[in-house]
Amino acid sequence: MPTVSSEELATAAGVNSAKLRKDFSYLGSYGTRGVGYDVEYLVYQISRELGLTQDWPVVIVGIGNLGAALANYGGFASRGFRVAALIDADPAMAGKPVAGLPVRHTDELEAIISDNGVSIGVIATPAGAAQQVCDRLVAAGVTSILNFAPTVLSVPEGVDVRKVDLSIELQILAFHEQRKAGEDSASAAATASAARSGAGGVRSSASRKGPDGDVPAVMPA
Amino acid sequence: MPTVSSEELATAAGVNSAKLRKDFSYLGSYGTRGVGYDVEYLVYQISRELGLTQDWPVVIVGIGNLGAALANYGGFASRGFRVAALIDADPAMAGKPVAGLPVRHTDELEAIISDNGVSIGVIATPAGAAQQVCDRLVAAGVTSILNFAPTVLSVPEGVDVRKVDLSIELQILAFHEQRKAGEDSASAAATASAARSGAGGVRSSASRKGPDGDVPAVMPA
DNA sequence: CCATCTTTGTGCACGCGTTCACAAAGGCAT
DNA sequence: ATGCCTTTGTGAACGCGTGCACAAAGATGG
Ligand SMILES: NC(=O)c1ccc[n+]([C@@H]2O[C@H](COP(=O)([O-])OP(=O)(O)OC[C@H]3O[C@@H](n4cnc5c(N)ncnc54)[C@H](O)[C@@H]3O)[C@@H](O)[C@H]2O)c1
Ligand SMILES: NC(=O)c1ccc[n+]([C@@H]2O[C@H](COP(=O)([O-])OP(=O)(O)OC[C@H]3O[C@@H](n4cnc5c(N)ncnc54)[C@H](O)[C@@H]3O)[C@@H](O)[C@H]2O)c1
Repeated sequence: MPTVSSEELATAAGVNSAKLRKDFSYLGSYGTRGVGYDVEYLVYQISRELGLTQDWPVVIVGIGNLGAALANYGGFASRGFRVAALIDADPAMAGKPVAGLPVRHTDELEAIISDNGVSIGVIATPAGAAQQVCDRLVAAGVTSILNFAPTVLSVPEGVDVRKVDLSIELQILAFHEQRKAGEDSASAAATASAARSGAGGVRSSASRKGPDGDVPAVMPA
Repeated sequence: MPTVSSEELATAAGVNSAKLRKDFSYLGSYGTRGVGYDVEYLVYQISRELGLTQDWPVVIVGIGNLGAALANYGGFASRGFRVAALIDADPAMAGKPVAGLPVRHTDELEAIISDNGVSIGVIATPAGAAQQVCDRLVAAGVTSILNFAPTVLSVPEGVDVRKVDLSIELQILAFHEQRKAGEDSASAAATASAARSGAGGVRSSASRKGPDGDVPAVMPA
């Protein structure tokens, strides 16, 4: 019976072994002392707990550069996610196949969500359209949203939103990069706090969004 | 003089106003009691502290679906990032223009990093190539890496790595989604811990990667 | 010049995740 | 069967970010 110890797993994942054991303990105790965890059973338990035993239909809204890349990505299927539909507002794209799926027009959004029982939506539209798209998704029954647009979405309670802001990822790297260069005390003190507040750029209510409605140009370049 | 209160900013950003004030206090105290913060000065201070006053040349390695999308993304420039070069191992792509830049071959990687003084690299290659690319980037002088490949990179001390794993983002949503459906105590107890351990999938040392060297197929679909 | 009102800056406490450290458990060899 | 060795499961301590609550500061109007 193939087994792994918490220590091996911890090293591979780059985390503390005690944390890992404690996390596993929440799923019940099925390790064997002196031996470790049965790999097969462990994988099954985690998969089930994480909801990977069922597969989730998702829709991607906004089939531009990013949306198309996501649609073409094969890695989601192996994690239990199935792209149910690609949706875009551009009439010129309607029907055009992307990654083997025909792009559907936004008009059909509600029907698509409903017909496929979709509860997870991905937003890859320009920031200006994100809130509006979000509202329609939620109204149609979506309760989990992965947002790539650089905007803070407001949603009713019960709806989960995760935001992926690639610019901020780079900013965080640049921030630390800057600290490596010049070491002054002020920067050092602010590190922990500032670095963690990664999500959601600070935007003054007095500032304006750019004309294109995309990235709010608050910070000077 | 246009000003904003911490309360206004906090509401807009969806955070606590005290936290916001405390964060600002690390940059020094330049708010005016009874009035708020001078917008212009605040923006300047934050920009400077975050390293947005200078611009950072970045290279993108792996110009496939995702790499090309990133290259085409205009949002980075306004945040102080300039795409210095696009690099790919595929000889067929060499010279081909993507987003106005000619794709350079991997052979030139070291020269490009060095010539442009690049300290930030983006990895968008298949997982199988990520560590190798990472090593070359680091050896050439890159000290910050944004990694999109689903792999834990090992780097020498002093090098920062941020990993963006979109599959895991979806998994986290699916996990909460599952909890909304069936409420059992075990799931509830594991929530906080499991949801936060988002980065880095658990991979047993006994498991194998897929033949394509991309997403490790540990979890059953 | 004083009273009042608004908003900052921050000490302090709370909550929570992380890590340590170790007793208990169980395999395994003798 | 017994003792040893390895590894789990977890109680307790630690560290840290977050939020509360309030005194001090400063603007503003009378
Ligand atoms: N491309 C990237 O690498 C990248 C990186 C970081 C963030 N982002 C963000 O992701 C989003 C998409 O980026 P992109 O580069 O793919 O942009 P894009 O302009 O290439 O694509 C946007 C797509 O959304 C569609 N669209 C516009 N309004 C819509 C609506 N109301 N309903 C449905 N579809 C609509 C457009 O027709 C277009 O196809 C943007 O918010 C961008 O800021 C992109
Ligand atoms: N496309 C997505 O939406 C998406 C989503 C999540 C994760 N990812 C991850 O991002 C990475 C890229 O995804 P993709 O869809 O763009 O893949 P892709 O196959 O379209 O592109 C990969 C590119 O990397 C190049 N490459 C391969 N080996 C290289 C090397 N050693 N040096 C330089 N370049 C090399 C290839 O020539 C190709 O152009 C993968 O690791 C994938 O798992 C992608």
